[in-house]
Amino acid sequence: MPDDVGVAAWARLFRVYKVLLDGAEADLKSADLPSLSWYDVLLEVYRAPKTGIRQKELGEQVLLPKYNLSRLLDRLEAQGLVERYTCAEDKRGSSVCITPSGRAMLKRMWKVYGETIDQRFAQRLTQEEMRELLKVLAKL
Amino acid sequence: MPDDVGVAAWARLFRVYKVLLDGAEADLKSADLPSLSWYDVLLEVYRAPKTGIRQKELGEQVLLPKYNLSRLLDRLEAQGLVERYTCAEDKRGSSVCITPSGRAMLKRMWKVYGETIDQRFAQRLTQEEMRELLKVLAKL
DNA sequence: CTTATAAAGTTGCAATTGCAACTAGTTGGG
DNA sequence: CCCAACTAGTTGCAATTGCAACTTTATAAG
Repeated sequence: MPDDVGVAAWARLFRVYKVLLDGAEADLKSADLPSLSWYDVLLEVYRAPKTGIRQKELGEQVLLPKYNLSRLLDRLEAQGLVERYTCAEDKRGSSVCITPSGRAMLKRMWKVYGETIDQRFAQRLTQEEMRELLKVLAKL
Repeated sequence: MPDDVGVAAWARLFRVYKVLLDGAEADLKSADLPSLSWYDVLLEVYRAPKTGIRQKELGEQVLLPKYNLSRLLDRLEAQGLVERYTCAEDKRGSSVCITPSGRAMLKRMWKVYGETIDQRFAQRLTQEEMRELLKVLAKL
């Protein structure tokens, strides 16, 4: 069983995360933009080669269960932000590509999201602290 | 706009959180126990004075919006884990108290949840690192 | 080659979340 | 005292999530 420091650190991690997430979602919403999960997926698809990225891999990157990702992609596709192609090598699966308006959306969201990260997070820590945080979190 | 270290630290925080949360939820589920939000609420109600805690305050503690908490309490109450009393001083609101089976549930959940925290988190960090984490997160 | 098993995605349905509107009770001026 | 503005909590409805079952294709064993 964890000691008090362990529990406190765990609890604070969860609490800080929630506050930051809620803040980020609120910032996006008040700019009439979609939620963070859209951003995560779009970013990962954007980073993929032009030939696209398999849903499987995408799901692992963004830590979404497949059924969840499947429907999120339905919504993204319905908005014309991504496209799905049936995969040539494996006809079971599909490759996802970002569209020009997907890229545009990513950019618009970053304007707000980047600002959020800066204000609510980066500005409050020193370089030293951020490095420390990175290092500690890397062990988990 | 945040620099690369800032973005990396933010991203890692989010990723680590997700992994830990998914792990904790999975551990609870595989022990046939309810989810973490139940635990959070039960714990907060448990800590309250015997006269109970107002929903308003409870919602602030656990960072849940009121409509969400309202229904979560419906479920907890339906399972007999908490009770709601209409508040004497303010007839609009209610005071929430934990029941004996609520306490029992809390205990059963802690057996699993504490183990999760220990294994997935505390064991992987030194005391020094946990203190460092606490300190850095405190600034956010 | 043929069949059994596993993998990639999708989908129906139930549970949970989010939003907005609502009820009921409180509070602060006039 | 009385009314407008506010607060606590609930609820209807839409969107999202989770689970389990299903379809289609790939892979491996015989």
